[in-house]
Amino acid sequence: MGRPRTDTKSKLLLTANDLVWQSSYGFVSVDDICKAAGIKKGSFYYYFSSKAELAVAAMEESYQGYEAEIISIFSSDIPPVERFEKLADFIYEKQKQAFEKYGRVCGCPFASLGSEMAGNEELIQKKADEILHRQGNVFKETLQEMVDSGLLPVKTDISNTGSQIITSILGQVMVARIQNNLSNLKKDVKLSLFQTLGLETHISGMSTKPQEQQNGQ
Amino acid sequence: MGRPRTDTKSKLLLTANDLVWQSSYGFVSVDDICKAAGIKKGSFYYYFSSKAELAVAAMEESYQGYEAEIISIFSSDIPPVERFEKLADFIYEKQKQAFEKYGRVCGCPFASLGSEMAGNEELIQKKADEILHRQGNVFKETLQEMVDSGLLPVKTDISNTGSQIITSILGQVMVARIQNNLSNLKKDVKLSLFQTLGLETHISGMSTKPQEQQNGQ
DNA sequence: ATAGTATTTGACTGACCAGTCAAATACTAT
DNA sequence: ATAGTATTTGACTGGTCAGTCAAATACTAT
Repeated sequence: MGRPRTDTKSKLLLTANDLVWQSSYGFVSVDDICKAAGIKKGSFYYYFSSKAELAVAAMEESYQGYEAEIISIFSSDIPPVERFEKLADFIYEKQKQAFEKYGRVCGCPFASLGSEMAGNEELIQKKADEILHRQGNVFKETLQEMVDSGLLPVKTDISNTGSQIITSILGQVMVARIQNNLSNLKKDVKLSLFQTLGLETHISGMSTKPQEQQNGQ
Repeated sequence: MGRPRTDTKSKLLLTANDLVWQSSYGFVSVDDICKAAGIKKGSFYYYFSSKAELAVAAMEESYQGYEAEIISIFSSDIPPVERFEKLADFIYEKQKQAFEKYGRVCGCPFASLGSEMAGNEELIQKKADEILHRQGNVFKETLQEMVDSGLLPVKTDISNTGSQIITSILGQVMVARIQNNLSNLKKDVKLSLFQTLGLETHISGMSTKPQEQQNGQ
């Protein structure tokens, strides 16, 4: 059936994610993506009908990999609280890897893109919103376990708690991008998760002075 | 001394803030700003040497008004905890006003712009970072009062607690923009402030089910 | 071999982008 | 009045933008 399948489409998706994550939707042109992917613009528009459509597809592609990773954390055998601790470590490690790869703190690709385009491209805004919800849902079973085992009050609104967790993480990751600094991310994600869950923090009490911290950029 | 001062410059700053807040830096062109302000592009470049320089000036202009409002909350006579409650109300009201004016949830202009441009324009990234710090500093005296009066532990890291508060609010405001929905903002900002401060919430316990909530867009 | 199809190409739009500049204008000080 | 200056204008760049398209290509099935 015609010319064989190639990796053109997925190369475009990966390249777009790469470039847009570091930079932004508005600053990365279709030409930039094509050039970096080694693909001509005609091919781009063979696979995607617009730049926005590519962005949505790239978000989905990227989220699937990300979701698989957090699902594996949250379906593991370790105790619920430790899963959230692993999540915090995972978030930090992801950002650290991106920092090493791209030379700067990149933040959350879905939230950055969603925030940038919320007022401009409804398709992207809706996709970002959808991804937020899917992320929150990953925690549901674990939160229910915690309710069942008495770690959380029976009246806990699981759905809302899930989105509070996501929101809290996104705030920290966005600020890390703005500050181009990972040190607060390393310190505070776990703490804030415990606060959101209403758990006593056995790490270091409240926000207590360790030593001076710096805006390191 | 030559032709008289006009309001050209401040009109450009206000117009830029208006447009960029709703949309984004990348989507709003210098031509758009000039057209909306009723000013010719030549005049634009008489006052600003680049689009990025305008953005930085517009951020400063906008932040000064915003800071004055939160400073007035935090230097009032009401008890410290109530100041934070007033802050939460203020955040929500600001977003509600913007929603009514612009027809959508706009989020935090400094954080949105900072996140969008962090990887593209160092001047803007630095300005956003600076504004984050200045915002955190507004809380310092109140937090110190709370330590002195025993509401917070003596070992509290005031500077870090301030930035945790900002970060938590920014997360919620950004998510509200992405979801184009203010209802979580209304519900959760106060709660999250109390959690960050390590205070018992006397509002409604933890995150408990009120009734079903909807993605209303 | 050849007919059909999926994919790729490169050259092409026309709009828009940030930024420039010389000339015009509107005022102030003398 | 007039010289000097601050501000405004409008026409102008050259480059880049998202998106188009007819033709070329590389394969598969028969």
